[in-house]
Amino acid sequence: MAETLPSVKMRIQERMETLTPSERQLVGALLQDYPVSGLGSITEVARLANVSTPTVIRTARKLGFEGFPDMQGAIRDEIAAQIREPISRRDAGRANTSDEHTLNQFADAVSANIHNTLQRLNPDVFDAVVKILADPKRHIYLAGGRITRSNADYFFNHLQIIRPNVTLLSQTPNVWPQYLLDMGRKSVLILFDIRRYETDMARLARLARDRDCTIVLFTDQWGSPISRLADHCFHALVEAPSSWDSTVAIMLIVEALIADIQAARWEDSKGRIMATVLVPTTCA
Amino acid sequence: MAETLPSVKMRIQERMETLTPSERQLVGALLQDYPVSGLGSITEVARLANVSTPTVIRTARKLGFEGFPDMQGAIRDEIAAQIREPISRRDAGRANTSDEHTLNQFADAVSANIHNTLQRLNPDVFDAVVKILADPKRHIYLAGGRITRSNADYFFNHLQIIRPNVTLLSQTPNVWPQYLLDMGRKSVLILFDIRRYETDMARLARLARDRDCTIVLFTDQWGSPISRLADHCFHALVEAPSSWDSTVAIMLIVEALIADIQAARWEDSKGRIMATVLVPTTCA
DNA sequence: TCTTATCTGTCAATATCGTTTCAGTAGACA
DNA sequence: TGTCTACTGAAACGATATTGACAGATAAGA
Repeated sequence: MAETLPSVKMRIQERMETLTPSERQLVGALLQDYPVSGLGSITEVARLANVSTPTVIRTARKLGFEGFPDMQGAIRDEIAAQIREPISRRDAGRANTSDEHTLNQFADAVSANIHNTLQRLNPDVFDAVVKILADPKRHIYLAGGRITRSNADYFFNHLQIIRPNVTLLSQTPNVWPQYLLDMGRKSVLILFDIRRYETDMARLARLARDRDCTIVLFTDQWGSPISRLADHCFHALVEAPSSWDSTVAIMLIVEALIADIQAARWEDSKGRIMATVLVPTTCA
Repeated sequence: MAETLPSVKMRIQERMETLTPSERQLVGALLQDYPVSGLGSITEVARLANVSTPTVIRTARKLGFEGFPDMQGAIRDEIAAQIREPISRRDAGRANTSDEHTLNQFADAVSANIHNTLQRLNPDVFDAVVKILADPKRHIYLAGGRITRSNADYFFNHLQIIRPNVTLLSQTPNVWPQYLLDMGRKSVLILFDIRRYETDMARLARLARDRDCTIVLFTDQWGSPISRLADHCFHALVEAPSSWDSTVAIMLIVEALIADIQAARWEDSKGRIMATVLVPTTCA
């Protein structure tokens, strides 16, 4: 080991700013599946991170080690320490951050939310919604509540690039009647409504229903009153150790929908997307 | 690994009878502090057990391995399995929905993103940012790119309720100079910039920097060019099985920040929040 | 546009590691 | 005591890992 005790991970976090792109790529690979990922030979580590072996050495030096073997020795020591105390093994993966930290509590809660949301999500509903939203002949309207407006906006942002006929409803309910005039049997209204459920949203849903509009609802696990009016309904878990609800699980569904809609419409939308923004693929 | 899965320890116990005295001395040393004792080079292992290196090789062969590296590989795998257990246990639970479905692929990728984002996130940076954003005397400005604008909006939505002096910058760069006039040493500019990085954002960051504005940046794992100008930087993993990047990990950080800022400012903001919307706590 | 500085991989050197060979040692048996 | 056998480490040998030097590539700045 070089000089003191700080873990390799802490050293990385400390000097992340000073690292070059490929060095970051390397420490990224190291942090992924940390700390076991650092056990192989320098060649294996380099190949895993898609960088050259000299980059590995340069990084080790920047982190304050003599060279690669020195750094690997430090990693081995960490693993040894981690394995030797079976009691604390569970939180060993996040040794440097106390379990009490909001961040970890939050991440645990959100991971559980995602998991449970997926558990209770019906893939058939998902596929049905993808089919509806991939149909360019259907006009899509989106609206969200006080907080979920941003989620609606996020969905809108992507849909608008992928396909035509997408409208984000203004935040002020006064102007909604104007949109309603254009809605019909071929229209789709995507609503976001989590607690506390907003009466304006319910009113909007009812009016749209009267016009035979298809309604897709994103709500929480308890279900907004709109659930009964909606044709397709996504229930996401939103509880988190916070005064505010977490919409991460909702975002996950939205992003998965975007991925599938995009895939379904690839041929049609290719030109459309090229015209606006390049699709991010892999990073060189 | 040689042929099957039995652990190195089991192999040792099985063939203990057939081992010679110095071979027993070696496996004795290996079993002591197992399995980390087997991680060093063959020279180190041999010296630790006070035997010669050929003895190590002969033992490895007797245990059914090709040679020393083969045995060491098996040991590494065991360690990896041991350390990874808490994580692997988590995603073992999803069985009822088909693995092939986009949704599951997506959820897996996003879960990994969250985990790895947390791994590389420096809690000190997090706490520092909370402290800054909880200070009502500092004026906060937010801006995002084409896609991340919604994330900025989401953050803005909450901040605005929690505290005064929060401004969401318009999407059109033309009007930014007006905001810049008001920025100073006490101002904080929160930027969202993931690939493809936008030049307008970089320009904005530079101008704000010139005005001694504190800059907080949310970016992806590779880091926007703004990283170098930012005082505090969050790197979130954004890759997903989609043509589009996933901002879920960014949202997680944002929501965790909101939770902590809210907590820090609870006394001050209580009245403020009561006046606008009731805080969702538990559901009856 | 050109220049400069920085980054990063290729290549060659050197050191270390893993393996094989072999000779020396010690105990078993006649 | 001699001989055989099994065991062990020293030394020699590739093979690999590690490192330094270099040059092409890239991006920032003038």
